[in-house]
Amino acid sequence: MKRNMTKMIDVARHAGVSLKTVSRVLNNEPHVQTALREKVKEAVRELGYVPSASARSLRSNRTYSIHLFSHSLRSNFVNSVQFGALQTCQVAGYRMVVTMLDQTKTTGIKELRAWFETLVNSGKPDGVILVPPMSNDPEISKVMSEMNIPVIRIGPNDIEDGGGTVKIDDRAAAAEATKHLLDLGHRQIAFVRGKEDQDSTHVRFRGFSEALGEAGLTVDDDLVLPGLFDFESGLAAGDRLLSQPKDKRPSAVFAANDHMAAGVLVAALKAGVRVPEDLSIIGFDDSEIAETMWPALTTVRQPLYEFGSVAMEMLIQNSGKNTRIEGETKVLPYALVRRQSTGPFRG
Amino acid sequence: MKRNMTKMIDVARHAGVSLKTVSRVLNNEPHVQTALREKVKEAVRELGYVPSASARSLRSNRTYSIHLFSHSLRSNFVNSVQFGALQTCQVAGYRMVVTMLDQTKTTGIKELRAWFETLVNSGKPDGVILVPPMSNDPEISKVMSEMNIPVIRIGPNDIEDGGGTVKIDDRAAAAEATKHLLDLGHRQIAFVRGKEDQDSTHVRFRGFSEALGEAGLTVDDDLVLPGLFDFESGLAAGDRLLSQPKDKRPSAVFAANDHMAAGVLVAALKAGVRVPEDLSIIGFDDSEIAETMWPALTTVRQPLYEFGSVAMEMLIQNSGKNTRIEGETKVLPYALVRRQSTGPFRG
DNA sequence: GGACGCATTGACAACGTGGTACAATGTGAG
DNA sequence: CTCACATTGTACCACGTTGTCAATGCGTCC
Repeated sequence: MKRNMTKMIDVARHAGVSLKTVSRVLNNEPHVQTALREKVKEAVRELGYVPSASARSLRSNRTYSIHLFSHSLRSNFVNSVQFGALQTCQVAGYRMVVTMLDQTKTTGIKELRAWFETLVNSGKPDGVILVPPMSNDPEISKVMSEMNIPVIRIGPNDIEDGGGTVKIDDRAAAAEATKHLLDLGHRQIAFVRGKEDQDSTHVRFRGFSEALGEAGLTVDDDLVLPGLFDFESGLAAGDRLLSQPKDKRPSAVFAANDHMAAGVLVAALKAGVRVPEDLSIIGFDDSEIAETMWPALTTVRQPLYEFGSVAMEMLIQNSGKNTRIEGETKVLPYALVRRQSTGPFRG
Repeated sequence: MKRNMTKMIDVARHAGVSLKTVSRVLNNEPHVQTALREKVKEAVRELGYVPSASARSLRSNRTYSIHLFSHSLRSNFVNSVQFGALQTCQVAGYRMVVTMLDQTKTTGIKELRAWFETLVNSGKPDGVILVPPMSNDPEISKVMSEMNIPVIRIGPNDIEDGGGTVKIDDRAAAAEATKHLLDLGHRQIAFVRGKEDQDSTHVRFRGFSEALGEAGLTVDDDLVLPGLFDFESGLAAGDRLLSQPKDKRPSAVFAANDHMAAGVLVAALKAGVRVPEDLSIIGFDDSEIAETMWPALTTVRQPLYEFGSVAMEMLIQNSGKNTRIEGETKVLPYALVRRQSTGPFRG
């Protein structure tokens, strides 16, 4: 760590120019002739010079780093977003710092604010990406907004505070998934909800409910089950659905994400219920798990990778302008992915 | 971003001491009286002061950041390690930067070296964690070693270059998994290999082979199939195994990781082969997928979370000493996890 | 009592870059 | 020939922190 780093002045000497000229070249400032510019760039290459991030950041208040805030790294959703964000980030020459907020420790808005201030003041990110469920929290957005840090949220709802949002139309997507089941002839359709503090749970349920309404049906409250977006809660929901007498059982289940759909599927397999012959199952997300089940899950593909990369692009483009991102919303396309877990209704 | 940050001198004035004293308190240096120390800490609290990471790093050549290098973020292995590393990292007040190496772009050792130098020189991490398959590559370790950056590798093999290693005893673990199948009465056991450029493939196969040897059996080359550590290659291996005439089929399969084991399982389900009645399947890792299949996979649990957290601890403890970590190896415990995918041999 | 050692505290420089201010030079237009 | 303007260099400060070294205070030993 104590090696003699080559610095700007070394490059300048090597290229036979002044310090300032090197600085100008590296920051793409005008007022440098092309020939000289090339000469400097070559010197940079030859010496393997890399600007000191800390010096640059200290002086210019830019860190060329973007922070990704999340509650956990163990969900497929966050991982895919992270992957997309990171690839875009590196291409642009930025660094990505991952930070987790320990939910158990930050009980009140006051601790939350303190936590964010510490992180942001010490790291001084050029931008921040929030993934669900953080992106749903108006308090968090408010804190970020007050700190004047550009923020992109990934999630179904806009929040009015001047940050950006990347999302799909969850309502329409859920409606389309429901229509898929209706088109197959299903009429008794169960819905497994996700965590109640996440907007996507409510928005997807709304899409489900509206699609039923358009088909002249109403939601049967007995067929709406709670869930936590994880495999276990899907398994529990599946067990509960299949323990009912045959005439009260649904012929199809729409789970608010793939992990819960997988749980329902395993519950069916355990109970000897054939999928899709006796029960159709549709999920949401197109996680890896959807493809590694048998039968493979029909689902709605969310462009998770693109969520990350688009969010990152927005931040990087905005970076250096010293302005907040004002309420820009990007709605990306979703897609129904038909696999083997859904089939026609059989009386 | 342009806010007037409170700095050290403000804290100093507020506490009525000199700049240097504040610095000493914040860095836990000796030679400050307790009373004064408390006074400073209170001033820090009152003003909500947070040290500037860039200034600190510029002056002291320490960044309080650890880099995690990987090829992808989409594997369960890397995610779990990352999760463990990040939690430990944050508790210690460090930042974690995630970086991916694009394999397609760095063909030769020369590009590799340049890539690392750029990253390391600009970011100046206090330490680096390498996950497989990077951790297997002697070239990469050599480069890191030359740059004098403390490195911890996560993987089955030590590499002689002065870095640290965190691992389990893959050979013993694979032998134990094989013994589990032998104990159940299986004699025709297939093995699905992983990527050939990863050491774990070879080490696990060795364990498998040795366990067979101890039982007086030899490896049947027809029952050793190639694989890529992913679901698809497991599926292909399963298809191939089950397409053989009945007497040549194995009664048990040991796949070098869970994703391939899941593929074999799905191949069996598709072919109407009952698991575990007709075919026992055992995996390796205890990934999430092992629990979300039906039947759930018997497997060997690797402490992935602990890999990350232990590696991070080693780096942080070493940090600031300006010394490389000399060939320290931590071997963590593994555990055979018995679930539903293995059962007794039925002639 | 004085000299000495040791703990405590402070003044100041230095880290590598970006920014400002201005001078020195070259170049083309009028 | 002069003026305007673009290019390049010189010189220095600022960013916020840590490291160096000197100054101070205090107790101890001869």
